[in-house]
Amino acid sequence: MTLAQCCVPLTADPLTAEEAGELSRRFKALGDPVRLRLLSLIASHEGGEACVCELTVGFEVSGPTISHHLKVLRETGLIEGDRRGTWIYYRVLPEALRALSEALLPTRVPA
Amino acid sequence: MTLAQCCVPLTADPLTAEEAGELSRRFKALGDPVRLRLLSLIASHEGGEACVCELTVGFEVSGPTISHHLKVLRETGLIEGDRRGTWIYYRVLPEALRALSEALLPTRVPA
DNA sequence: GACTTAGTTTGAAGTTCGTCAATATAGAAA
DNA sequence: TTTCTATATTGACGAACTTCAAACTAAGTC
Repeated sequence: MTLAQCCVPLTADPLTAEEAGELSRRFKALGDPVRLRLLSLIASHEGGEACVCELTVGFEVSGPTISHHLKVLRETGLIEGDRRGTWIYYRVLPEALRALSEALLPTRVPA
Repeated sequence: MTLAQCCVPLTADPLTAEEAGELSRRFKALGDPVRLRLLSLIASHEGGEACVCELTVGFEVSGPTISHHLKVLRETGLIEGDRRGTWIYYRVLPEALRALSEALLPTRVPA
């Protein structure tokens, strides 16, 4: 299911079971403190991308754990990564964040 | 930790461990399809509120499970409920949704 | 080739989560 | 006060999640 199909405003009409399934998958990916910090680190990093080696420092968890969380974020469509030589660089997919943000926006009450 | 303290934009600066902890607590609450549908049903219901009896119908899960999920949403500060006679009515706290929505917004890139 | 560094995958341990049946509580009505 | 309806709580169980150590892969260097 695409972003557009699942990320309808939450507050306008009741979500279908399918919409809720897709949307909750993405919120669940944001529902872990390590993943949220990783996402934030990547998004706020100069150039909009960060190498895994820059993400590993300053975290209390092991390398494999970082790797696991990056995979979750990747498979949820929130980030993407590509290898350049020895290093792998990750960046946020801004459209995904925007879609989630809009799903939460209150529908304007008619004046 | 208050909404204002935790719901800073994700993409501007790296979240602190504390900020990420609070923010992820709220996203985790949205990370279940049943909870997301409940939230959506309440938010989109006429009058902005819904009685539990209106939420129970049309769900494949048991009453206690609905009750459990409403409690999670309540304890996360996303909804509130009050009893009126026999029934308990829940409504969404719009400020909470707005804060989460803003946390996901991309920071504007300087032109 | 052998060695090193960056990152991922695998497998297992411990924990948290979602669910339900059974039980409990709160209020209305008889 | 007994009974009925609406909702919540408790306790249990299986599934899913987070984490790490160990093993693996991919690229660069000697």
